[in-house]
Amino acid sequence: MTAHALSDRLLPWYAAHARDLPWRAPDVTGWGVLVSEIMLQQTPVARVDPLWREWLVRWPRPSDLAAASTADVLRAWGRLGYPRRALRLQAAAAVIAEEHGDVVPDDVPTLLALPGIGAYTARAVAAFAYGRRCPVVDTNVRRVVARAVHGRAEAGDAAARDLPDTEALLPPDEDAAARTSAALMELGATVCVARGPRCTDCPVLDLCAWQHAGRPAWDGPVRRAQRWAGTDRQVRGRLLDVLRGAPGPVGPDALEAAWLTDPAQRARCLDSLLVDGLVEQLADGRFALPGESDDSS
DNA sequence: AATACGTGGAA
DNA sequence: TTTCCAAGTAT
Repeated sequence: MTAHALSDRLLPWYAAHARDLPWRAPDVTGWGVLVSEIMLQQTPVARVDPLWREWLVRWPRPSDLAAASTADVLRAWGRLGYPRRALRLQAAAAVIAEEHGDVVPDDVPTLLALPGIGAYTARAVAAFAYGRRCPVVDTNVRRVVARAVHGRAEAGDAAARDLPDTEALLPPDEDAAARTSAALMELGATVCVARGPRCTDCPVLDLCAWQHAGRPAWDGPVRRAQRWAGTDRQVRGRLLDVLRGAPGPVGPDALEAAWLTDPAQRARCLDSLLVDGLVEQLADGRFALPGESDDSS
């Protein structure tokens, strides 16, 4: 295909079909975009939407989140999953407040230096909040590129080629490039999906290499299914759920009751939560979310 | 370069 | 019921 045939198709399609997500509103700040990107890591849009609205009302600036009690932050994170994200977001907010004038940085290297912000999130913030021309590579984009450009059914493992492959699809104009990045993600999220792609609705169907190749099946390595039942992740989740649901510090017995199957595993997981900074132990031996005020009577 | 890290909805 | 998977990051 010609140099920017893809973006020529994608931009009108995006203008007509993009979902009306709250963090895409024109008045959303860099902070709003950053919060959305952290929340969306490995987490479906539908679950993020209500929580993002709450957070932006409650903590409209980085300094607001930085000043909050970590216990309140973790409770507000609720059951979104991967609560270390909340910890890192609060840490990032503190750096932004103290070192960047309470304004989310607009360049990739500075963003990358913040806790919890990696290759994807740094570029997503630069592109979506500040209109920068930089390739934004997430699982959706990697799948779209694998199919439309390389003619493969799946993306496989992340590779060094992903960034230049994606950048090659961006038009020269900075604003058009940023919108193309958003459109690539939107296409992967709503049309060029992992299971049951809706190719009849695809704006680049006639340009798609996978289509031209006859939609060959994936012949690469199959990803190992992630286990859940009985894992440390499940136990950590149970323990944290007890603390989120409690009004204040709890005794060791309350946490023991959360996982009776394997006391040694329970102890190991509690320790890892302490190491991660998701839980604290008070001088009297009770456990609490970080910074939880002592309700001792 | 694998692996750990939460959660819940859909197939 | 089981499996898959959803805008990744850190180690």
